[in-house]
Amino acid sequence: MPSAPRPLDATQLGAYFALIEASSLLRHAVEQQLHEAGDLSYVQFQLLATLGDSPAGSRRMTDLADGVVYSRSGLTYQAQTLEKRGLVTRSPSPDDERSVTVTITDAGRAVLADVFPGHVGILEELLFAALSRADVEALADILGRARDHMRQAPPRSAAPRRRRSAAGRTPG
Amino acid sequence: MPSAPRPLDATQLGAYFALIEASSLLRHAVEQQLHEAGDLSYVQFQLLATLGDSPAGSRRMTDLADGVVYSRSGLTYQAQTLEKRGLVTRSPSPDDERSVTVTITDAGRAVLADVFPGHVGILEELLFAALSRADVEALADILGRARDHMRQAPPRSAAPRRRRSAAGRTPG
DNA sequence: TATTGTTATACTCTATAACTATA
DNA sequence: TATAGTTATAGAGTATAACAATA
Repeated sequence: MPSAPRPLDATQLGAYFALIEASSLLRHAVEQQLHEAGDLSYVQFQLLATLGDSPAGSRRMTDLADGVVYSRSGLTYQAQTLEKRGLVTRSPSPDDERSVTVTITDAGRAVLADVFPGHVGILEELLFAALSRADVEALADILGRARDHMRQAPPRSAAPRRRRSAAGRTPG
Repeated sequence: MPSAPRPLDATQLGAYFALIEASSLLRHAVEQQLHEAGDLSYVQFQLLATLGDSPAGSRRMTDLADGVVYSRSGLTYQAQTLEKRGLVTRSPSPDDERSVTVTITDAGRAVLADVFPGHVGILEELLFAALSRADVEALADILGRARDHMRQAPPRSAAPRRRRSAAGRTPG
């Protein structure tokens, strides 16, 4: 039973709600665009984009998961979906036979290219149009710190279950 | 075919990724806590919390939807789920026979009370612990403006479909 | 024994379309 | 004719547990 924390003040509530609502609205708009332009879900886009930025367009499953997907089976599902469409290939990793290397294909890069202009357009219209240069810099700084903190945060005492990336616990 | 926009610069990309990742990590952690503490999804929590802050604990379906749910059937589904658990009641609105008034019950408020301390605890640990007072104020200001802008943004020319709250278009 | 990944399964959630009823 | 909401239905996504294989 957690001891009652001091309630949030008005500014904290404002920041929290604004974060949730803004990210939700933005994500919803982006998801629609990705769906229409390339028949991609947001997660699929994130996976493709991550691969596109990786050396040789490749990544191990476990490394791919980080921050994008929260269960290993979820990643397998998405990787299979992308593979069926020919947007990625999967093959055993050379160094570690347990690992699977996922690689983006030319078709995958093509879909990324199809989707990118509209994606950037949405961001400009919805997010950056309302913000000054200083605002964007402040956001990158503040939310970057928040993200880094959350990434390294241990599971809560009240909920000592699995946590972290798709490669997380789950000792079978 | 959208004209290619100028690509985002490094700071804009940083702000975008930080926003998506931070909100995703935070939301995931909060969803786990809500599930464990009160068997609530995030959407259900938002609906209950909205009702809890409303006069008489009541709201019309359409007003409830705003910003939380993006389709009318989705709201009906969640309202039914909450009603089955006895956390809300639904009844025809007095003034407009077409409308349905949703009201939080004592049981609903009790669940909210069960869930709240842990909810606030997560926010403190994951979000506010990494931020200064000035950071929180800046976030509330900047993201508040971004949210307000997104709320009033018209559908994109490239995707002139439905948009806005669950009460949106869809002319049946 | 720990790690990497897959499979089976069950469930939650969302969205579209068709429909009813009231304004 | 427009608005408020429901229903049917189908599909996408997620998570848990059990499993196989390699380190």
